[in-house]
Amino acid sequence: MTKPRASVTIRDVARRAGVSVATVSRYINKTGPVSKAVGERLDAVMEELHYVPHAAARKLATHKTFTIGLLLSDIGGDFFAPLLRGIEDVLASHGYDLLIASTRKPRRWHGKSLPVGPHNTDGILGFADSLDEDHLRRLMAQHFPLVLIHRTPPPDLPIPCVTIENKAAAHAMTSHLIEQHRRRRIVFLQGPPGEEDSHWREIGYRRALADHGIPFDPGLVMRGDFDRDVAFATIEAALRQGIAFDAVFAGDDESAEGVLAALHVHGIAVPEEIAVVGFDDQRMSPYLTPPLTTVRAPTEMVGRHAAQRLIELIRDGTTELMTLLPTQLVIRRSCGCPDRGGDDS
Amino acid sequence: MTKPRASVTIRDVARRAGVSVATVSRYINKTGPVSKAVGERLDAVMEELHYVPHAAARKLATHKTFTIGLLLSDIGGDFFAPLLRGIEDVLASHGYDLLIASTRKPRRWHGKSLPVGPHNTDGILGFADSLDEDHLRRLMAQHFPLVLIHRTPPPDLPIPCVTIENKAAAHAMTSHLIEQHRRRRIVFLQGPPGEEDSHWREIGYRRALADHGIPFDPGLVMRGDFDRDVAFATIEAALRQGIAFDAVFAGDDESAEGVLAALHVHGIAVPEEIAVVGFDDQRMSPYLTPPLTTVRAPTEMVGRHAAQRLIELIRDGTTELMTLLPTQLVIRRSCGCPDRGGDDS
DNA sequence: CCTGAGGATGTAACCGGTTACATTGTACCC
DNA sequence: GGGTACAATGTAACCGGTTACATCCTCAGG
Repeated sequence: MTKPRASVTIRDVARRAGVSVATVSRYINKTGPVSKAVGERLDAVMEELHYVPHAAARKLATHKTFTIGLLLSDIGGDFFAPLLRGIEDVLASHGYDLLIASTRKPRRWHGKSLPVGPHNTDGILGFADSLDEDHLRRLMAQHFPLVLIHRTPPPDLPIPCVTIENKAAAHAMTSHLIEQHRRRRIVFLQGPPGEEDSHWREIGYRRALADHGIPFDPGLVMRGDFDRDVAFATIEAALRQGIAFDAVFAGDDESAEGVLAALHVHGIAVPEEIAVVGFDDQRMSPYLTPPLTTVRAPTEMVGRHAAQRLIELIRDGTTELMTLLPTQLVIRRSCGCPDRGGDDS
Repeated sequence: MTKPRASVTIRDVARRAGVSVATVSRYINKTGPVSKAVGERLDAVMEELHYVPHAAARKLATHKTFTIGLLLSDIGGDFFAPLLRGIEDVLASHGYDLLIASTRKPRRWHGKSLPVGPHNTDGILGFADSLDEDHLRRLMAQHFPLVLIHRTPPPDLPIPCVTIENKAAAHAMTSHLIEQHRRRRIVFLQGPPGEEDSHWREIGYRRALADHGIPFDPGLVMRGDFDRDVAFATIEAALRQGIAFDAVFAGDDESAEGVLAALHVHGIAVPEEIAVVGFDDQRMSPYLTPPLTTVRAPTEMVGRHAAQRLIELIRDGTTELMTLLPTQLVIRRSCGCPDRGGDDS
C-alpha cells in the first residue's frame, strides 16, 4: 500500500552487472575510463532496472545541487509568466532545476530565514524586494551566489543585478508628451513606496521636465501603487480638488488602466483633454480605450539574463555586476498620436 | 575565492553544545525527549553558528524530500500565473517546496524520462499533456503520488485529476446564444488536436444544439488551436468561402481575440451581425471591442485543489479521484447583451 | 533496600551516491 | 626481458543527516 521501498540503487546495478559501484558511478558521470563492453552491459542493466540515481545522495556526496532558487515577492500578474519562462528556459538548457518560493504578501520573509539557500540550492535569484538587506549581507558573507532582479544592491555590496532601463525610457516618454503633444502639466503616478523601478522612472520624468525648462511641481506627483484601484481613486481625488493637468504618466500599465477608467467616468476625453501613458506594455494594454501608449519592458529577457548571470557566477565565481536591458517606446493612441493601424499586439 | 566549505554541520553544533548528534537531531525534529536546559543551549548554539540542516542529507536519511514537482507543457500565458500562485500557496502552507519543470514545446518529454520523479520529489503535478501515457503507467506502477491538472487519466488508471466544468458551461453558453440572441448557425472553434478542455466544450456545444432542435453542421466546427492568429485565419477563410454563420463560440479567449480582429477587418458588426463568445476570461477579455462574453475558469482554485489532492495522496495514500471545479458565465457585450456598466474586471 | 519504569543521552549503523587510492593487466619502448 | 605508462577496475572512506539500540540515572513502590 504505502511504500514498497523498491527503489533501485547503484549497488543493485553494480551487482546485476557484475562490477563495482565505482565503475557504475564513473560510467554514469563519464568521470573515468570504462571499457566498451562494460558500458554496454551497464546501459542494458540500467534500462532493465529503470535505475535513476537518487538526487539527494548525489547532492550530499558532491556538494552540488544543480538547483537554483527563485524568490518572488508576489507570484501572479502579467509580469510573472514571461519572467519565469526566460529563467526556466536558460536554467534547463544548463541542466539546472528551479525551486520556487513565493508569497502573496510582499516582504514575507523579511527578518526570517529564507526557504532557499546554501542548504538546498547552488544559488538564488531574488526578485525586487523579496530579500531584505540582512539577507543580502549574510549571503554575501557566505559567498553564496546571488543575483538580484529588478533591484540594485546597496552600494557597498557587489551583488550582480539585472534590471531594465527605466530612466531613459521615462525621460523619452515624458519628452514625447512635451514635444509632440505640447503637454506641460504632467502628473506622475508613483509605484508602491520604495519601489525601485518607480523611483528611476520618476527621476527620468523629472529630468525631462528640467531639460525642457518646465518647473517641477511636487503637487503633480501622486500615489498609484502600481494598482488599478489606487490609481483610480487618486485621479478621482485630483479631479475633485480641481488640480490642473493635461497628461498622466502612470508608473505602470496597471495604474494607467485605473487612470483611464477614472477619466472615462468623469467624461474627460483621452487623449484630447488629458493624455495618458503607462509603462510595461502588458498584455491588455493594446486593448484599452484608447490603446495605451507605453514602454515595453523585455521581461522574458530579464529572466534569461538573470539566469545566465547566476550560472556564470556559480561556475566562474564572477560575472558582470550590472545588466541593464533596453526598453522601447510603444506609441499607440492614448498619448495623442494618430492611429497607426495594424500595430503590434 | 571559490568554496570556503565553511558549512556548519550537525556535528559542529553537537560538539559546541557538548552533546551528541543524536540529541541535536532529536531536538530539531522534536522526535524524542530533550531536557529543557540542553534545548536552550542548543537554541543558542544554532543561532550563534547560523546552523541550517543540509536538505540533501536529511532527504537521504529519511527518504522524504518535502518537495513536489510541477510539469508544465508551456510556461507563459495568462494561465500560469494564477495556477502557480494557487499551487505555491497551498504547498508552502504545508511545508512543501515546489520544483518546476517546463518547456516551450508541448510534449518535450514524451518518450523521454522526466526531470522530476521519485528520485527528487515526493509527488508530481502534471499539467495537461506534459506526461505521456507511458509516464503515467510507469509512475502508477511505482505507486508514485501523481495528480493531473486539466486532464483526465486513461479509464483504467485511477489517477486523481483536477479540472474544470467545461461541458455544462459550454452548454449554457451555447444555449444563451440560441435562446437570448436567436442564433442558429454557431461556429465552434476547436483547440489544438487532442486538447481535452476543447473536447468537452465541443460536447457541450453539440448537446445544446441538440437540446434546442438545431441540427449539427460539421462544417461549422473549425480549427482555432487556442491561438489568435490561427483563429484569425480560420475566420477569414470561412468568410471568403461564404460560409453562413451568425455566431462564433471560440474555444478560448485567445482565439476569440483573433475572431474579433478578423471580423473587424471585414467590417462585420459584432454582435449585431455575428455574436462572439470565448472561454477562460483572460485579463484582457473585458477590454476587447466589444467586451467579450466568456466563461470564467477558476484557475487559481484549480491550482489550490490540485496541490491539496497531491498532499493528501502523499500523506494518506488516497484522495478523491476527480475534482471538477465550477465555471461561470460572464456576460458582456460581444454576445449581444446590453452594456451592464461597471462590470467586474 | 531492591527493583522496575521511564526520561535523557550516547554510539554507531545506515541512507545512496562519489572519489582517493590501490591493484591488475597489457602494450610499448629501449 | 625489464621497466614504464596507462587503461580498467575494485575497496572503502566520506558527505551530513536520522534512528535503533544501549546505557545511565532518578524516582516511586513494595
